[in-house]
Amino acid sequence: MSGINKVILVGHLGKDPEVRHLDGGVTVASFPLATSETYNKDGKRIEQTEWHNIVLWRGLAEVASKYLQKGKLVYIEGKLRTRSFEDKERVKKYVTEVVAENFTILGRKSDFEQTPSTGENSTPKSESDYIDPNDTSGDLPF
Amino acid sequence: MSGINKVILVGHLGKDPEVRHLDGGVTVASFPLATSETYNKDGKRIEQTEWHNIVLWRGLAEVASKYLQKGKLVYIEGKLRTRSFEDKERVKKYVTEVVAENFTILGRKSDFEQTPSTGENSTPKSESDYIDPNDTSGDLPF
Amino acid sequence: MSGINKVILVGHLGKDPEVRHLDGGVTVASFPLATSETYNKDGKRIEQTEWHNIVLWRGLAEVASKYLQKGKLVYIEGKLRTRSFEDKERVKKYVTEVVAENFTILGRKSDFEQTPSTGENSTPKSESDYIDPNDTSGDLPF
Amino acid sequence: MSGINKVILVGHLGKDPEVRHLDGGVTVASFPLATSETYNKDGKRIEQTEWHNIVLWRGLAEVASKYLQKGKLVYIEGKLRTRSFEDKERVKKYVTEVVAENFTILGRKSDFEQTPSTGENSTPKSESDYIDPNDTSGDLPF
DNA sequence: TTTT
DNA sequence: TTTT
Repeated sequence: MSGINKVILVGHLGKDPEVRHLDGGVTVASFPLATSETYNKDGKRIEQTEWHNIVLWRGLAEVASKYLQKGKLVYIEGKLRTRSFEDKERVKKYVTEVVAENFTILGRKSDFEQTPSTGENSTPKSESDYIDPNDTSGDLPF
Repeated sequence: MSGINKVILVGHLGKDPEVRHLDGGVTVASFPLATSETYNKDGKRIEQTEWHNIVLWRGLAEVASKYLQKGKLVYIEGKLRTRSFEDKERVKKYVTEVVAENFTILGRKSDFEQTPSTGENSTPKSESDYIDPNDTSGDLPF
Repeated sequence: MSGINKVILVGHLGKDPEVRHLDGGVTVASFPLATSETYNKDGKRIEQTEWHNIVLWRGLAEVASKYLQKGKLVYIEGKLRTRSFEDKERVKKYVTEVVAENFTILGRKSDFEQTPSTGENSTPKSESDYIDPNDTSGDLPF
Repeated sequence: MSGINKVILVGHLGKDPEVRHLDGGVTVASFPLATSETYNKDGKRIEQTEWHNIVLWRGLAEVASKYLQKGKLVYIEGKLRTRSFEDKERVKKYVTEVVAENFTILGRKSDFEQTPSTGENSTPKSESDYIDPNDTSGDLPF
């Protein structure tokens, strides 16, 4: 009870988002995201890259499939989820994913040509026009 | 464009939430929150407390007025907003507030007897029943 | 370059920390942490628990082994790291862990009787006495 | 006791950092940071900008003065601190600042020509070479 | 006072 | 598999 499970990432997409439409019309998108970190070791700069499996659902998946491409720099907020599955040999395996709840494209101007801000960052400043990032029934939030 | 403005606090309410109903039926709640930090100075433990002005809108304000009281320990997620106002002598002043987007009560089990988790923490794990924390038209999310 | 890889968790320890001392005197501690989330599904409250593998190094491991026990509620800040290993059958497997950079015990007053705040939360408010949470050479930060 | 006070910002510097050297040799740097957010109101895109007062101490101040300039996009992690002061008319006033504990430059390649990653993002992946971001006695972490 |  |  009363837990917090929050992940904040800034990194580059390793591939274009892969989009699937589940039975019932639910959209899911996923892509690998690289977060790199540089540090000194014995006077040399070492770069260490960590790869994350990003998963997005519904409206967020659709926005992602439209505006995110391989190489783009994004801020992603989400939560951790570890799920099990069986591989081809029917061996049970586990994978930990970051289920995105919100993302924002960062970076170069050219990246913004057709861009959004998404998720809860679209919450209203005034009290007039809340756009539900999870709502797929209507217009996208931009 | 492409900014992030996020605040994460864990602290105790200094007072009960103060609730106001604006013209148009919008609910606003506010309360002071203390975050304390302990550190060593010359071998002595020093506790330093920082006070934050928390503001909640709409459904979140109503949930807060119902479940938060002075002394409770809460996790709050929100964003910074600095606004100006005129005091009684008509001097322009500034105040920085944390506009809550989500909160969760932490602490003793007894605190949870009638408790919730709120805001985006209520987002569905499955794809079936999203409850909009900003929606005041219907039932509260618990 | 320029990545951010940050995890923020509030949850309960599933077990006491397990401590190991590596060659070279480095201390490592680890424990499972549960973050639970409650949401409505068809009018019923569903609780969903996510388990995280927490790993702590050096001074933070020592502090953890001393002050954290099964059942305690903690705030943990860290980063994601996925590493591979071979199981007993020499099959390559992957596991994603949260490498803690900082933690704070939350919860009942009785929990705090001998407690600390650790890591970067111990950074000085004044400019006088920085205590390095990663430094194992000297006293613990409290 | 047991509080968390954390701010995460991504935005652009409104001015070059202003650096001061206090008695005792402590360095302090400060600059305004803009975080912008775009949302829809009646079909029009509205941009709303929030300004934050960023303050950096010691080694972090020196790194900032060297690598941050007006216009740059940065990720900043820190904590809120409200302090009082007297203005020229000796009226007591309050200001809320974000005391940075860590920052990373984001954005265009040209921005990185002489750039770093700083603060805790420079913490070692291995257990060999921790560089204290608050330590001003030695070399900067790059 | 930034940026898109 | 990204980016600098």
